[in-house]
Amino acid sequence: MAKKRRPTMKDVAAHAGVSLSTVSYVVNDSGPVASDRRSRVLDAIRILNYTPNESARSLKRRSASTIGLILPELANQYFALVAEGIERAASDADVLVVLCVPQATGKSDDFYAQLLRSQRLDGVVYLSATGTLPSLILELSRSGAVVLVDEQMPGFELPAVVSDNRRGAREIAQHVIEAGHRQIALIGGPAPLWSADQRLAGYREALAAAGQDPDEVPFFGGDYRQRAGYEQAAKALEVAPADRPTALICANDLMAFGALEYCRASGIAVPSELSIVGFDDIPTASLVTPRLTTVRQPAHDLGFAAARLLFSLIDDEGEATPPMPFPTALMVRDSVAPPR
Amino acid sequence: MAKKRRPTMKDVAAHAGVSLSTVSYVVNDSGPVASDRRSRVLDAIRILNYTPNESARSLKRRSASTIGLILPELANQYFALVAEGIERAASDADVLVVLCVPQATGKSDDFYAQLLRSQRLDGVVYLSATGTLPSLILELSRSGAVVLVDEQMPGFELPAVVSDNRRGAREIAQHVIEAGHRQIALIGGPAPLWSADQRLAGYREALAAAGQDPDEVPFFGGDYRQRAGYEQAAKALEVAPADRPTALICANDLMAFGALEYCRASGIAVPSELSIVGFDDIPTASLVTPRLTTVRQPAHDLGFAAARLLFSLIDDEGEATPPMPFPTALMVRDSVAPPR
DNA sequence: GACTTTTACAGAACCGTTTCGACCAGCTTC
DNA sequence: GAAGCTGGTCGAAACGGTTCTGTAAAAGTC
Repeated sequence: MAKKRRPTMKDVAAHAGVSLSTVSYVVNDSGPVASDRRSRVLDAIRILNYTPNESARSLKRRSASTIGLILPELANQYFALVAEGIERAASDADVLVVLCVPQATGKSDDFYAQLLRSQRLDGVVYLSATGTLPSLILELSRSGAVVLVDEQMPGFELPAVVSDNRRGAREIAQHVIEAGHRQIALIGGPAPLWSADQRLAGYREALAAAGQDPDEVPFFGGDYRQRAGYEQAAKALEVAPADRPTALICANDLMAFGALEYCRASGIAVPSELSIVGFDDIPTASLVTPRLTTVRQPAHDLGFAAARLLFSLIDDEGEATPPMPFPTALMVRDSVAPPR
Repeated sequence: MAKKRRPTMKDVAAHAGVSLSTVSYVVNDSGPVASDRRSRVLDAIRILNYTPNESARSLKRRSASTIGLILPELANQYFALVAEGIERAASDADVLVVLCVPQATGKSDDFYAQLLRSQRLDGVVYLSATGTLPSLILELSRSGAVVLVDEQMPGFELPAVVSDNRRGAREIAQHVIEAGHRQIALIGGPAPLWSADQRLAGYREALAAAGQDPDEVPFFGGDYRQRAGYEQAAKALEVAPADRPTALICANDLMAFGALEYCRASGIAVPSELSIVGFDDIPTASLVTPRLTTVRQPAHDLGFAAARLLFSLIDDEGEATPPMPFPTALMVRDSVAPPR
């Protein structure tokens, strides 16, 4: 059986009895065409069920109308929400979004740089992961347009969309302090990450403002994953009762969940024995018991803005001003209570 | 400033002093090339930092090495996990995955059919959503390769990867019955969906086997969303105390969460007053209180298998045998207790 | 009515690859 | 020593579009 070939512009032109260029003008509405011929072409397109070949178009136009979205994992709802925001902005601009989960697939950043250079992708939105190497991001940004989300590289002015991590962190720490806590432990995010750094700075500011020496507050390093929350909570709590913190500030919700899990496993009542707070306000945060007090990040909006920024970067050849940091919001729920 | 153009094969050929075709042979390892010339070409590629233009390649090869992933939402972890499975299979095959969330972006199925026809996408994996119209899926499958996940169209033999919904449903219903429940209410998924249908069938089988008339068991229709779980739970429970069910079987975890939420809001103790079970075993299921008894679906594996099936469909021109239904597993946790 | 200007179209070049066919040298094979 | 391979190379024709250039007819000037 003869393989059926998709119709091309040539077929349409022949069917309508016009030239190739005329068909192109009609399809793209990019040239003057007399209305009778236009409708002849339109008819031919409909009859043949013609759809322009996008590879050929991209080749000619030097643009793939496609961007990449690099993120550490999808199972973390925060990333999923950012992704949805990006998807929406992209679809408004008739741009496709390709999903890149380097950790799950074992692809290196260099692989994505190649994608950029090969013009398969016009740009990428980069959601920083644990252990992102600055050199890789730079490599990436040398190969094409890149926008960072909730990440920033001190020293290199890379375009980024961020929320006010520091302020959000300060506010929730204040909230914990105002509830009366004086023995607080911190579970931080992965050290090299800007967001982790900012949140830590915010916590310390609040602590210092309350007259505590931030350097004496127990700090445990995590990686934004649930398991780390569990493990670091264990470390934080397995101390002499007198030294035991009455509140645990976690740098994101997932780690707070891990801490919650640990508490459940070891019979620690939350919030009566221990208060716990998170960061991000992922949808699940209001589902766990007790409902988690946390800081809302406008994940969807961040994604949307990041995509918009990327588009203007692509269109204007590298010129574009990032938006102001997005405000965060303290979400007071049930996981904080005064210490006993 | 002159726009800097990316180097092309021509540049490489000139630099290495060979013909275009030789460069192509080296790049693709698709023809005999003497080793000295080969290394000259390789050097030129490195020096010029050349990367082949993928649009041109796709044009010539008539394949974009890209597939689409159509799903209702990313925030539902079940979908996110399937997506990760697909991503992994795709990256193994050096294929890109583009994210399509029709509900969030307002694109119609026809839009995706266009993508298929324009050869921007070689195929798509379709995760069925509430209210998927059969006609749209058919439209899609006429335009190119399509694989369904956990969905099936009776009458049309579309390739699909599914798990054994019916058996999983039967088992969890059995579990509930064995705990001693006789007054059970069902909250089902969206009627037109195969998975919803299968689960319902499984529940009814178990009920019938236990000597109950399935037609007399209260049934409430939902749409797999949390809100529906809340609302339908309300309906199910706001009845005369004597008629009140002692167990609620929900067709997925999200709706079970909604039911849980309702119970919390209205002071019904779970599981002592009411047992609740779900379906899917999304990661959050073991995080809520009480930890949800549910049926595990191998989401990641489903995604992986779906992508593999799609690839063989694409390569073998439509011929490929779907895998057997994937087994499910009953996850007994804390949300079921004997009735009082 | 001779002139520019505009409008609608066709023709052809080009985008950056892949790949087929031609060619040639250097071998075997009878 | 003519015929047949085979490994290495190149030129040129696609692939399916976009867009620049040219041109004939229609329309607008005076």
